[in-house]
Amino acid sequence: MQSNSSSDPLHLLLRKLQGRARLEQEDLAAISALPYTLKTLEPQSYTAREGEAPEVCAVLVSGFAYRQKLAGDGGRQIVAIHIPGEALDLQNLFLEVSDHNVQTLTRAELAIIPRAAWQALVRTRPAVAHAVMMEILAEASIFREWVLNVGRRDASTRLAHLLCEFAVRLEAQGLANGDGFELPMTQEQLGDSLGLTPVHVNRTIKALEGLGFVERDRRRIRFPDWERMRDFGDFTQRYLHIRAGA
Amino acid sequence: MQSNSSSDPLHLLLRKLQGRARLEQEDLAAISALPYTLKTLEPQSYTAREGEAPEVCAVLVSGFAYRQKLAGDGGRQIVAIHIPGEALDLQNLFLEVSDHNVQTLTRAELAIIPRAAWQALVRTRPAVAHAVMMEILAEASIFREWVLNVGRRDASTRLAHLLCEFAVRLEAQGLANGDGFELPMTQEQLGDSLGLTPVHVNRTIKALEGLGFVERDRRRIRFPDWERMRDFGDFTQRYLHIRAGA
DNA sequence: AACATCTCTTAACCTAGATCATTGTGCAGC
DNA sequence: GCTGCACAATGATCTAGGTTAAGAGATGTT
Repeated sequence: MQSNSSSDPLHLLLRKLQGRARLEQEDLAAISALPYTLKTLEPQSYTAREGEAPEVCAVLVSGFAYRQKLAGDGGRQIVAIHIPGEALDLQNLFLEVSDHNVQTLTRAELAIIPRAAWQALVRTRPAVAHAVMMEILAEASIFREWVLNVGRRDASTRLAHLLCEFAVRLEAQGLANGDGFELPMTQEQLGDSLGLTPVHVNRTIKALEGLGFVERDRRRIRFPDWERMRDFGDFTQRYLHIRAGA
Repeated sequence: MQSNSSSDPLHLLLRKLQGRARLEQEDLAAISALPYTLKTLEPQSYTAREGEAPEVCAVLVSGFAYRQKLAGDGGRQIVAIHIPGEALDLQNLFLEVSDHNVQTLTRAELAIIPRAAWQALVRTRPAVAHAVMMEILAEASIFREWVLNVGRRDASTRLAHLLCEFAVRLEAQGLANGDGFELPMTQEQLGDSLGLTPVHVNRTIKALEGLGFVERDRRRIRFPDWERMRDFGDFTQRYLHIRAGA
């Protein structure tokens, strides 16, 4: 149906799931054969809304997205950030009503896959089901780390940790070359991810710069010394459950 | 193998999974037939440790437990609290290395079930697999809400929210009668769940009392007016994904 | 080129919650 | 009926981060 080359929109999804479980040729072919329609969305477009029944299951082909919940007083908390190759609605694949909102962070291309196709796939290919399960569990692990990050780390450690996580995930997906990356978020969005005000995010990121942990050019981020940065950010990648081989 | 009466240690697990998916007689029988050994643990016993490979999958028969992660500076964050009938290691059923610690909160009885038995069960009974998947996704949803709670709500709302969640979950499991419940945590543990100091938990809970949202007797908690409490705590139970019928 | 709109930056000030220290209280063990 | 100990309660003080406000760059638009 679609080619399996790296220009295949589902290429990054394949890569990601291969990192989660050993998949046979047939498994890979079955994933590649998922029917989809490509769609380009502007920044801040919603792909799922709290309270609504999720209808589709989208995979992020390019661009970035995030999950978000609102508090009663209007406060917004970003609970996850997604990079290309990640499925945006595994959480919603089985649940009947969405408990949070999903929005694009940048302009983004989505491969829209019918829920039924996903469900049939995991029913017929146990190895794919296993990989999907692993992916869901790894996401849950990231949520736990975020609870810790927001609950128990001070602002600068917290921000450093987030930057480390983002860098490592990008690199695991082959989207960063080790020499910095583009951070696709405003300082306000960073604040909403960290439980901080945009003002304090600004102060904090400048402090990280001042200490030499981070170099910035516009939204491009570089870590002059990864080891020091990682230690400062209290970051260990175990919770990402990225397989050594991947 | 074991009886299916309410004295069956797995009774509450059955109840929980039935709330997650429609299960046939055979499914229920297969769950009841899971081989297990009962074990009683003292408070603060570990059932899983970060960095170790989870070997068993335990179900909480009686008593309470929690999941916990440590920050580099020694800070502890409780990321989940478990009540009887909940499986403690679904998160670890497939992942190879645990990313957090699981400890009993009170003296607790566990049904220790071999991982292999669980895995065989979900492989052979799709409806059970579905229920387990729902349970995992519902837990992930609770993690997201906790990120919001810790990141964006002030101390009193945050504590009120936690108390509401606990009350609703107990009631859904048939463990509270609507007239209060025993909170099995010290104020220090509450603080570790909320990202607060024990001192401030004390002040905050007294404030909730003063405002008439909460009545306390030792560790017993009662809400004189549930609707007001719920509103004050910015609590909506959607994220718990408890089925209306259950 | 001028304008509008987002972001980012910075400064002054304030408050929620942390920290530190002490006292009170229930309960288990002897 | 003491003694010890974990937990709870409070007061005094401090600080990380919030709030408010105002300018400075960017970037895009007509």
